[in-house]
Amino acid sequence: MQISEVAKEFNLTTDTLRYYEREGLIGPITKGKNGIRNYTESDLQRIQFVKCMRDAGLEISFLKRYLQLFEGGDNTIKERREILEEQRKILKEKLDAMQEAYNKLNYKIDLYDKNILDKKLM
Amino acid sequence: MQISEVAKEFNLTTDTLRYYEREGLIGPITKGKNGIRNYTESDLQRIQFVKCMRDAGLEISFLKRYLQLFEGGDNTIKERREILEEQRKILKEKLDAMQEAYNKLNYKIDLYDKNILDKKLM
DNA sequence: TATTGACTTAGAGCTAACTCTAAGTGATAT
DNA sequence: ATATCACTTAGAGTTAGCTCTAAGTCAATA
Repeated sequence: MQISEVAKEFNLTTDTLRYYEREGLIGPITKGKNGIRNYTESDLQRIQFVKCMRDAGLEISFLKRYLQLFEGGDNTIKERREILEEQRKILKEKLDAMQEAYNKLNYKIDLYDKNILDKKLM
Repeated sequence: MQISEVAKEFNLTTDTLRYYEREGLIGPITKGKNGIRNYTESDLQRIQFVKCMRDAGLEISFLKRYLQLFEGGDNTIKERREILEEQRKILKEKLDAMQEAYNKLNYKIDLYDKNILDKKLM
Protein backbone atom coordinates (compact mmCIF):
# COMPACT_ATOMS: atom_id res chain seq x y z
CA MET A 1 0.00 0.00 0.00
CA GLN A 2 1.28 3.42 -1.03
CA ILE A 3 1.78 6.37 1.29
CA SER A 4 -1.10 8.48 -0.03
CA GLU A 5 -3.57 5.62 0.43
CA VAL A 6 -2.36 5.03 3.97
CA ALA A 7 -2.66 8.73 4.70
CA LYS A 8 -6.22 8.72 3.42
CA GLU A 9 -7.17 5.60 5.37
CA PHE A 10 -5.96 6.98 8.68
CA ASN A 11 -6.72 10.62 8.06
CA LEU A 12 -3.10 11.66 8.34
CA THR A 13 -0.93 13.58 5.88
CA THR A 14 1.91 11.95 3.99
CA ASP A 15 4.19 14.42 5.75
CA THR A 16 3.06 13.13 9.10
CA LEU A 17 3.60 9.53 8.08
CA ARG A 18 7.17 10.27 6.98
CA TYR A 19 7.68 12.30 10.14
CA TYR A 20 6.56 9.38 12.34
CA GLU A 21 8.95 7.15 10.47
CA ARG A 22 11.84 9.59 10.97
CA GLU A 23 10.99 9.69 14.66
CA GLY A 24 11.05 5.91 14.84
CA LEU A 25 7.37 5.38 15.67
CA ILE A 26 6.80 3.25 12.62
CA GLY A 27 8.85 1.40 10.07
CA PRO A 28 11.37 1.67 8.58
CA ILE A 29 8.96 1.02 5.77
CA THR A 30 10.45 -1.11 2.99
CA LYS A 31 10.77 0.57 -0.38
CA GLY A 32 10.57 -0.67 -3.94
CA LYS A 33 13.65 -0.19 -6.12
CA ASN A 34 12.25 3.15 -7.24
CA GLY A 35 12.59 4.22 -3.61
CA ILE A 36 8.83 4.31 -3.03
CA ARG A 37 7.41 3.14 0.32
CA ASN A 38 5.24 0.06 0.37
CA TYR A 39 3.28 -0.34 3.60
CA THR A 40 2.58 -3.89 4.80
CA GLU A 41 -0.36 -5.11 6.85
CA SER A 42 1.75 -5.05 9.99
CA ASP A 43 2.89 -1.48 9.24
CA LEU A 44 -0.79 -0.56 9.11
CA GLN A 45 -1.51 -2.22 12.44
CA ARG A 46 1.25 -0.20 13.99
CA ILE A 47 0.01 3.04 12.45
CA GLN A 48 -3.44 2.28 13.78
CA PHE A 49 -2.06 1.95 17.29
CA VAL A 50 0.01 5.11 17.00
CA LYS A 51 -2.91 7.07 15.59
CA CYS A 52 -5.25 5.96 18.37
CA MET A 53 -2.76 6.90 21.07
CA ARG A 54 -1.83 10.22 19.45
CA ASP A 55 -5.51 11.13 19.12
CA ALA A 56 -5.76 10.60 22.86
CA GLY A 57 -2.84 12.97 23.35
CA LEU A 58 -0.10 10.52 24.31
CA GLU A 59 3.30 11.94 23.55
CA ILE A 60 5.47 10.85 20.67
CA SER A 61 8.41 10.32 23.03
CA PHE A 62 6.41 7.74 25.00
CA LEU A 63 5.23 5.94 21.89
CA LYS A 64 8.76 5.86 20.58
CA ARG A 65 10.14 4.36 23.77
CA TYR A 66 7.38 1.82 24.08
CA LEU A 67 7.66 0.66 20.51
CA GLN A 68 11.44 0.41 20.73
CA LEU A 69 11.07 -1.79 23.79
CA PHE A 70 8.59 -3.86 21.87
CA GLU A 71 11.21 -4.43 19.19
CA GLY A 72 13.58 -5.44 21.98
CA GLY A 73 11.69 -8.65 22.67
CA ASP A 74 10.54 -10.51 25.77
CA ASN A 75 13.03 -9.20 28.30
CA THR A 76 11.47 -5.75 27.99
CA ILE A 77 8.03 -6.91 29.10
CA LYS A 78 8.29 -5.62 32.64
CA GLU A 79 9.30 -2.15 31.56
CA ARG A 80 6.66 -2.08 28.86
CA ARG A 81 3.98 -2.84 31.41
CA GLU A 82 5.22 -0.06 33.64
CA ILE A 83 5.15 2.46 30.82
CA LEU A 84 1.63 1.48 29.88
CA GLU A 85 0.47 1.88 33.44
CA GLU A 86 2.10 5.27 33.78
CA GLN A 87 0.42 6.45 30.57
CA ARG A 88 -2.90 5.04 31.69
CA LYS A 89 -2.67 7.11 34.84
CA ILE A 90 -1.88 10.29 32.90
CA LEU A 91 -4.72 9.56 30.52
CA LYS A 92 -7.15 8.97 33.38
CA GLU A 93 -6.33 12.34 34.89
CA LYS A 94 -6.87 14.08 31.58
CA LEU A 95 -10.13 12.21 31.06
CA ASP A 96 -11.37 13.35 34.46
CA ALA A 97 -10.41 16.97 33.80
CA MET A 98 -12.17 16.85 30.47
CA GLN A 99 -15.25 15.23 31.91
CA GLU A 100 -15.43 17.99 34.48
CA ALA A 101 -15.18 20.70 31.82
CA TYR A 102 -17.74 18.83 29.70
CA ASN A 103 -20.20 18.76 32.59
CA LYS A 104 -19.63 22.43 33.22
CA LEU A 105 -20.29 23.25 29.58
CA ASN A 106 -23.47 21.20 29.63
CA TYR A 107 -24.63 23.00 32.72
CA LYS A 108 -23.90 26.38 31.20
CA ILE A 109 -25.65 25.62 27.94
CA ASP A 110 -28.61 24.48 29.97
CA LEU A 111 -28.68 27.84 31.75
CA TYR A 112 -28.61 29.60 28.39
CA ASP A 113 -31.54 27.49 27.23
CA LYS A 114 -33.56 28.23 30.33
CA ASN A 115 -32.66 31.91 30.13
CA ILE A 116 -31.48 32.02 33.71
CA LEU A 117 -28.06 33.56 33.32
CA ASP A 118 -26.28 34.92 36.33
CA LYS A 119 -24.56 38.06 35.12
CA LYS A 120 -21.67 37.54 37.48
CA LEU A 121 -20.77 34.10 36.16
CA MET A 122 -19.14 33.50 32.81
CA MET B 1 -4.76 38.66 46.67
CA GLN B 2 -1.26 38.81 45.26
CA ILE B 3 -0.11 37.09 42.07
CA SER B 4 2.05 34.46 43.73
CA GLU B 5 -0.78 33.35 46.00
CA VAL B 6 -3.14 33.11 43.05
CA ALA B 7 -0.55 31.11 41.16
CA LYS B 8 -0.20 28.71 44.06
CA GLU B 9 -3.93 28.34 44.53
CA PHE B 10 -4.55 27.42 40.91
CA ASN B 11 -1.30 25.65 40.24
CA LEU B 12 -0.25 28.10 37.57
CA THR B 13 2.92 30.17 37.28
CA THR B 14 2.93 33.92 37.71
CA ASP B 15 4.20 34.09 34.15
CA THR B 16 1.13 32.26 32.95
CA LEU B 17 -1.20 34.54 34.90
CA ARG B 18 0.39 37.63 33.36
CA TYR B 19 0.32 35.94 29.97
CA TYR B 20 -3.42 35.26 30.29
CA GLU B 21 -3.95 38.87 31.21
CA ARG B 22 -1.95 40.08 28.20
CA GLU B 23 -4.05 37.82 26.00
CA GLY B 24 -7.25 39.24 27.43
CA LEU B 25 -8.52 36.09 29.12
CA ILE B 26 -8.60 37.73 32.51
CA GLY B 27 -8.43 41.20 33.96
CA PRO B 28 -7.12 43.80 33.50
CA ILE B 29 -6.32 43.23 37.14
CA THR B 30 -6.34 46.45 39.18
CA LYS B 31 -3.03 47.45 40.69
CA GLY B 32 -2.01 49.25 43.86
CA LYS B 33 -0.05 52.47 43.45
CA ASN B 34 3.19 50.47 43.62
CA GLY B 35 2.01 48.82 40.40
CA ILE B 36 1.37 45.46 42.05
CA ARG B 37 -1.63 43.39 40.98
CA ASN B 38 -4.40 42.80 43.46
CA TYR B 39 -6.77 39.99 42.43
CA THR B 40 -10.41 40.29 43.48
CA GLU B 41 -12.87 37.49 44.19
CA SER B 42 -14.39 37.87 40.74
CA ASP B 43 -10.95 37.74 39.12
CA LEU B 44 -10.47 34.40 40.90
CA GLN B 45 -13.78 33.07 39.62
CA ARG B 46 -12.73 33.91 36.12
CA ILE B 47 -9.33 32.28 36.54
CA GLN B 48 -11.04 29.18 37.86
CA PHE B 49 -13.16 28.97 34.73
CA VAL B 50 -10.21 29.57 32.43
CA LYS B 51 -8.10 27.00 34.26
CA CYS B 52 -10.80 24.36 34.08
CA MET B 53 -11.31 24.90 30.35
CA ARG B 54 -7.59 25.05 29.59
CA ASP B 55 -7.04 21.81 31.49
CA ALA B 56 -9.59 20.25 29.22
CA GLY B 57 -7.65 21.49 26.21
CA LEU B 58 -9.91 24.30 25.02
CA GLU B 59 -7.97 26.87 23.06
CA ILE B 60 -7.04 30.29 24.34
CA SER B 61 -8.49 31.91 21.23
CA PHE B 62 -11.90 30.45 22.05
CA LEU B 63 -11.76 31.50 25.69
CA LYS B 64 -10.73 34.97 24.65
CA ARG B 65 -13.62 35.33 22.24
CA TYR B 66 -16.14 33.92 24.65
CA LEU B 67 -15.05 36.11 27.53
CA GLN B 68 -14.99 39.21 25.34
CA LEU B 69 -18.56 38.49 24.29
CA PHE B 70 -19.42 38.06 27.93
CA GLU B 71 -18.14 41.57 28.61
CA GLY B 72 -20.28 42.73 25.69
CA GLY B 73 -23.50 42.13 27.62
CA ASP B 74 -26.88 40.61 26.83
CA ASN B 75 -26.97 41.10 23.08
CA THR B 76 -24.13 38.58 22.73
CA ILE B 77 -26.07 35.76 24.38
CA LYS B 78 -26.97 33.99 21.17
CA GLU B 79 -23.41 33.92 19.90
CA ARG B 80 -22.08 32.83 23.29
CA ARG B 81 -24.42 29.88 23.33
CA GLU B 82 -23.28 28.89 19.84
CA ILE B 83 -19.62 29.02 20.86
CA LEU B 84 -20.27 26.91 23.92
CA GLU B 85 -22.07 24.33 21.87
CA GLU B 86 -19.30 24.20 19.28
CA GLN B 87 -16.71 23.69 22.01
CA ARG B 88 -18.84 21.05 23.69
CA LYS B 89 -18.90 19.12 20.44
CA ILE B 90 -15.12 19.31 20.04
CA LEU B 91 -14.67 18.26 23.64
CA LYS B 92 -17.02 15.32 23.23
CA GLU B 93 -15.03 14.03 20.28
CA LYS B 94 -11.80 14.26 22.23
CA LEU B 95 -13.38 12.56 25.21
CA ASP B 96 -14.51 9.69 23.03
CA ALA B 97 -11.07 9.30 21.44
CA MET B 98 -9.48 9.29 24.87
CA GLN B 99 -11.94 6.81 26.26
CA GLU B 100 -11.15 4.51 23.36
CA ALA B 101 -7.42 4.75 23.99
CA TYR B 102 -8.00 4.28 27.70
CA ASN B 103 -9.94 1.10 27.09
CA LYS B 104 -7.23 -0.15 24.78
CA LEU B 105 -4.57 0.51 27.41
CA ASN B 106 -6.61 -1.31 30.02
CA TYR B 107 -6.99 -4.26 27.73
CA LYS B 108 -3.29 -4.34 26.97
CA ILE B 109 -2.26 -4.12 30.61
CA ASP B 110 -4.64 -6.94 31.30
CA LEU B 111 -2.90 -9.07 28.67
CA TYR B 112 0.45 -8.28 30.29
CA ASP B 113 -0.93 -9.36 33.66
CA LYS B 114 -2.29 -12.59 32.28
CA ASN B 115 0.91 -13.24 30.38
CA ILE B 116 -0.87 -13.80 27.12
CA LEU B 117 0.98 -11.44 24.82
CA ASP B 118 0.56 -11.76 21.10
CA LYS B 119 4.01 -11.10 19.66
CA LYS B 120 2.56 -9.52 16.57
CA LEU B 121 0.56 -6.87 18.46
CA MET B 122 2.13 -3.89 20.15
C1' DT C 1 8.44 14.08 -26.80
C1' DA C 2 6.52 16.87 -23.33
C1' DT C 3 3.99 17.32 -19.43
C1' DT C 4 1.50 15.72 -15.55
C1' DG C 5 1.31 13.74 -11.13
C1' DA C 6 2.89 10.86 -7.30
C1' DC C 7 6.64 9.96 -5.18
C1' DT C 8 11.55 11.08 -2.92
C1' DT C 9 14.97 13.96 0.24
C1' DA C 10 16.96 17.42 3.59
C1' DG C 11 16.01 20.88 6.01
C1' DA C 12 13.54 25.26 7.06
C1' DG C 13 9.26 27.30 8.89
C1' DC C 14 5.08 27.51 11.61
C1' DT C 15 1.73 27.67 15.68
C1' DA C 16 0.14 27.39 20.37
C1' DA C 17 1.15 28.05 24.83
C1' DC C 18 3.95 29.01 27.58
C1' DT C 19 8.70 30.21 29.89
C1' DC C 20 12.64 32.76 30.54
C1' DT C 21 15.81 36.95 30.63
C1' DA C 22 17.29 41.39 31.79
C1' DA C 23 16.72 45.44 33.94
C1' DG C 24 14.35 47.88 37.28
C1' DT C 25 11.24 49.32 41.67
C1' DG C 26 9.98 49.31 46.33
C1' DA C 27 9.01 47.29 51.04
C1' DT C 28 10.87 44.76 54.79
C1' DA C 29 14.62 42.35 57.74
C1' DT C 30 19.63 42.69 59.79
C1' DA D 1 22.23 51.43 55.21
C1' DT D 2 22.38 47.38 52.87
C1' DA D 3 20.69 43.24 51.40
C1' DT D 4 16.91 40.38 50.21
C1' DC D 5 12.75 39.39 48.15
C1' DA D 6 8.51 39.80 45.59
C1' DC D 7 6.99 42.31 42.36
C1' DT D 8 7.13 44.99 37.60
C1' DT D 9 8.03 45.40 32.21
C1' DA D 10 9.17 44.31 27.24
C1' DG D 11 10.53 41.17 24.55
C1' DA D 12 13.26 36.97 23.35
C1' DG D 13 13.49 31.88 23.62
C1' DT D 14 11.59 27.12 23.97
C1' DT D 15 8.96 22.87 22.93
C1' DA D 16 5.96 19.61 20.60
C1' DG D 17 4.17 18.32 16.61
C1' DC D 18 3.66 18.98 12.62
C1' DT D 19 3.81 21.40 7.75
C1' DC D 20 5.98 23.37 3.99
C1' DT D 21 9.67 24.27 0.41
C1' DA D 22 12.85 23.26 -3.09
C1' DA D 23 14.92 20.30 -5.97
C1' DG D 24 14.82 16.01 -7.95
C1' DT D 25 13.21 11.00 -9.87
C1' DC D 26 10.19 8.23 -12.38
C1' DA D 27 6.03 6.24 -14.82
C1' DA D 28 2.09 7.16 -17.49
C1' DT D 29 -0.59 9.83 -20.59
C1' DA D 30 -1.63 13.72 -24.57
